[in-house]
Amino acid sequence: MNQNIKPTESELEILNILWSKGACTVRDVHEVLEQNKDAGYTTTLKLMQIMHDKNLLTRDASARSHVYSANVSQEKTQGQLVKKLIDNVFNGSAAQLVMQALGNHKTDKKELEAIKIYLKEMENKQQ
Amino acid sequence: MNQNIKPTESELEILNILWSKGACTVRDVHEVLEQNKDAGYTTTLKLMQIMHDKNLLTRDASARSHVYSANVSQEKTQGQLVKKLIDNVFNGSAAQLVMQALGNHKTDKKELEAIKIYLKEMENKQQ
DNA sequence: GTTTGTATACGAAATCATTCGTACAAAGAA
DNA sequence: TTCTTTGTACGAATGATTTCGTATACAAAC
Repeated sequence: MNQNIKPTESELEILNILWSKGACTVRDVHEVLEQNKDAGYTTTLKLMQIMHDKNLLTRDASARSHVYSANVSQEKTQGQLVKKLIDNVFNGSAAQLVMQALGNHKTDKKELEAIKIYLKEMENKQQ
Repeated sequence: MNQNIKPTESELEILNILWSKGACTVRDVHEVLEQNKDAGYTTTLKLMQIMHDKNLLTRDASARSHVYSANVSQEKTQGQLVKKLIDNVFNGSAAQLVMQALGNHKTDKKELEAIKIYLKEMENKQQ
């Protein structure tokens, strides 16, 4: 059914807003977008209409201002994009990606702890 | 100088080949590409010429068959793409990306060990 | 030397992502 | 009611990516 999610960069920006705020009107989304880039209102509208056509969004059109929601989960989208990165850029090795990510980005103690716990859990399940 | 590397998907396929095989002619690269997709020889040629224009590749044009090399390092490219993914899709949290990567992709014992060692090293350096 | 095969260069079509202008409908204020 | 604001719809320009056809040069085989 919902095979391959391949949002563009602009689409991803919109999805991020909907994931964090829940259902929104175009204006809601546009107001957030405006803070980081300048594009007109109709640009945002058009993008969201296209995303609706592609089934990335659902919408409630009963009111004058339509209310849009993400129709793909954040987790699943993250998963697909990570998989693509691993396949295309890390020769299929998740571990290589992990070390790149850890090496070049600040990660605080709490997060490192979480990762260690995660690793232990995996080991227990594995054997 | 070489600020932002943003290769397209096709360009990444070509870079991967050059990273793994070293300097290549267009034909060399094309023969590898052919195994996974069908596009004509001149398509590959044009792509590599464009990449040369963009400074993603260097070339030795002294012989009739020009010999191309990657002009961006694999590490740096990986780093940029990982950073972009973290920023755009994981709200800036490297740890979240790491756990996604570990959770959904098979990682064998050897690789897990490598990650654990890596984590320990980081801790030692950190405090 | 002519033919055949293999190069590069280059123009241009096809597709997609992004952007915006404009038309027009619906509410609400004057 | 009329004017202004705020919505949707939609066509179309722009720019980037991908693709290929064709022109032309060189080299090797015949």
